[in-house]
Amino acid sequence: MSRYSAPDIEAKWQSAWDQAGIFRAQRIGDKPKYYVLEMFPYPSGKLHIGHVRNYTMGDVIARYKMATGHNVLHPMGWDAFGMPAENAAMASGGHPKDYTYANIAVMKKQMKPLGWSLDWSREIATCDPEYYGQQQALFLDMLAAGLVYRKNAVVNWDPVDMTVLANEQVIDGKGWRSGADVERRELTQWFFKISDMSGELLDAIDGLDDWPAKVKLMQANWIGKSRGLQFAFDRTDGGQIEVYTTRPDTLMGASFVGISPDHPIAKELEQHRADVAAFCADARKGGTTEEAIEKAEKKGFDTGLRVRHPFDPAWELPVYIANFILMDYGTGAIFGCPAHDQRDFEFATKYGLSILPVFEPNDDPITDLTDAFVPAKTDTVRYVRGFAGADVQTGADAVEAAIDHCEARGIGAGVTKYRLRDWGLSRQRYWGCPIPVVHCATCGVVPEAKANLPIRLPDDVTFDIPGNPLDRHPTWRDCACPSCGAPARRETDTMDTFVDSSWYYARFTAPHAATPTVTEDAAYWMNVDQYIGGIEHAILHLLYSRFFARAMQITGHLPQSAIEPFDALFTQGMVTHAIYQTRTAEGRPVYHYPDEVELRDGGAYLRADGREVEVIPSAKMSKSKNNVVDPVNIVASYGADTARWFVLSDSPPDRDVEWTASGAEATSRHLARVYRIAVECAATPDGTGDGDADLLKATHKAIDDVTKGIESFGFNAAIAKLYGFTNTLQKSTAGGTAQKLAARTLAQLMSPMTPHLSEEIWAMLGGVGLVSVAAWPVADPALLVDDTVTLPIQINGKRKAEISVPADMPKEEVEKAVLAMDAVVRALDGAAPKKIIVVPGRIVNLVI
RNA sequence: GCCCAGAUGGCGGAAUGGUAGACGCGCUGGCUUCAGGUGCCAGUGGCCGCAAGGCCGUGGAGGUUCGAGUCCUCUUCUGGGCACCA
Repeated sequence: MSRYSAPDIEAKWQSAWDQAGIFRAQRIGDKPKYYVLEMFPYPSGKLHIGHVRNYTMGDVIARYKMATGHNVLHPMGWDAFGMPAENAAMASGGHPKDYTYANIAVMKKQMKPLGWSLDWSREIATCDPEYYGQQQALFLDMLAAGLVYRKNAVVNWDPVDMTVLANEQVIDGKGWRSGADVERRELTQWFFKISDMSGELLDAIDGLDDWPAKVKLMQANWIGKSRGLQFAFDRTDGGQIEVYTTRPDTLMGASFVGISPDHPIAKELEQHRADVAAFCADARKGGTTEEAIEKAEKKGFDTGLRVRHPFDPAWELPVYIANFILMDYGTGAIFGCPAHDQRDFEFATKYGLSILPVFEPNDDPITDLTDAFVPAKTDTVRYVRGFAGADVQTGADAVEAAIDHCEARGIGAGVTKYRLRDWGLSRQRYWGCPIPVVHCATCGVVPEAKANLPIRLPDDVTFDIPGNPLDRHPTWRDCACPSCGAPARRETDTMDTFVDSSWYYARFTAPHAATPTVTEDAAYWMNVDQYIGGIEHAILHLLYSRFFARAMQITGHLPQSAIEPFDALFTQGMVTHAIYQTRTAEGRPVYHYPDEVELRDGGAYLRADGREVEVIPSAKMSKSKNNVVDPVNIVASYGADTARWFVLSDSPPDRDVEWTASGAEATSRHLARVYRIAVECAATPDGTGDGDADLLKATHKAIDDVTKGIESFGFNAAIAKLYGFTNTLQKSTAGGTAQKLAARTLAQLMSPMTPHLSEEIWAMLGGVGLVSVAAWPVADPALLVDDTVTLPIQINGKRKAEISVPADMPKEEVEKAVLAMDAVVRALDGAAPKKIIVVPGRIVNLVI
């Protein structure tokens, strides 16, 4: 074969790999193990270019590790439960199960031609009873270990459709289908006690040396450790209001107490006061997201209740119900210090509350807090001298001093709190893992017996009306109480799909076992050595997985050593694309795939009927917005190696990229050129040419550059070096022996990115066996150093000339040589330089 | 609103505090070709200049340094996350 033909080459080598079974991971041999995992996909039914980017990156690592002598585990599966399948069922009348498995089949068919080194024998789908049954077993063990409990929590409630909405289904505070104003409503739900591990999850971040700093920072902020004072205000009508504050040093500036609309006091008032009930109902409008709550207009309601300031019983503060106070954080009640908090300031201004400065700027610092907390003489300014601008007590010191002071006076206690809330896992939906518990009239909530697992989802369900089909199924709920045997009812809530993805990495080590994990397999393969996925998972998925690894260790499903499941993490950037939108007659948005849209005359139009579409700026490729680009066209037109090389070559892996396919053809031409060069090298007679010293050096430089590039996830930079090496090889006249060696090395260095082409070239040039398993080349350090270096010469920091000198020339001689240069003599104009800076091998700078 | 990132030619981007724009795309010119494509060669940040060369230049404003795309402060815009999208 004399021309590059991707389809022939790729099919041939894929079947060669299959026959050799080189991607089948087995727990044998004495090679060090290496577990590389990319975040598994939701089976949307359409492989998109973001998937290709993600899995190709992982494949480069997996193949590189295989070549460097590791026993590699590189599995693939499906995060297969979730809302889209139910939405599809509601829209088109099919069944979520059929929809999901059909999508899996399609995507798998799209994935196979890309030549990823996946061990398909370990394929799992979270919607398979074989998987979710084991998840139910895990849940029961966690329940027994006290890691799961029930409590009330708020959900988005659509009062028209009478159903719970996901945050995604709340658009501008309204239900996506009904358009009704969404309300926050409480339901009894199941929770994982992740907050019990707040401190540990925070502290252990320090040990995650191979995680991106930004992810660790985001997680730390999310867990949100704070130090503050918890104390009670006495109500003038008896009783107390418990408050937590991180700013006890501003206590003297308090002008009101605020409580959440969900606070027990608010709820009690609501029972018999119509005005309170009306305010609380209004405050509960809108979605449950923190963003919606924080951005909502700040509203308060004076309950008429009054509390006494802890330092001065005569000083009374009003109690407001405020819509921005979260019941989930602290005690659900705060004191407001408008002089030192922006939100409190706005609130106080709106409701005409006093603003009392606590700090007197530019005053002498004082350290005696007993004095400091004595109210000042005037009624209008009760300040504490000295905190602001003080050298001795600022920030955390001031807070700690204030806590000490309050404790000494018997007012509350210093406490450490975390922002992290327990993880609510209940979902009022069908297409998820059933929560394996039973509600019995006599025994209460009873765990299902393990022998009855898996609790399977029923197939005979309908989606013609909103709500959870499990709730209205005629018989599925009916069961016998595992404890007393009496008729009982199943829990109809299913689990959050985050549960499914919180332990799949462990399941991959023994994907078809009759227990969640197998000790020997987990001990051998865990931890994941390299985890790769989108930055959008920086907080939730990764934190939940860290929690689950701990929970699985507590329940005996993972070894102690796997307490942190992911040794190294790489967060790839997202592939973004413009969103094309039209609207229905009712005004609901309809999203169109980019390939349905034609761009012309500065506008965008539907190919089908020519209607103009609205172009919404780029966002991450997402099934729900249809702004996904299908890579199969590139694979079909140019082959897998082109697609792989193309997605890796143009942008740094951790950066977001706006997708464009322009350049794919040029990539294909480059690969054809590499092939042609290899053919020419194969045909070049041995022993001709000008010798091989330069080519050999270039070869070893390429080995060094590409190796470093792969190890540091600098795939685009590694590819740039490969272009350079290819150009060098193409121009080389070193002779057949040297050129063949260089071309074979080029094939090897390219093999993690373009494995099919590399195999072909490797075989053509007499490589032994498969290049995929050939030992990775090692650069000879002696060939990496240059004898002479070119130093730029700056005058006052501006480059004026350059000089070529031996690499080991002493500083003084470099100086002498530089000062003798015409350009330097001219610039100095007879004067002596004030300073000469010589950085060996780098630069010379003259200050004149 | 809060937390985290990012911003460099026409485009994607490169650059341990040390020659900004490697490498690629695109474009321009040339050779090859009946022609198109392919292939090969050369050029390609802006401004001034015949040239040699000079000046400017990494979102914006300051600062540290012999030297800043890189470090610090402030700021603008874009992207991600905000606990029921996955």
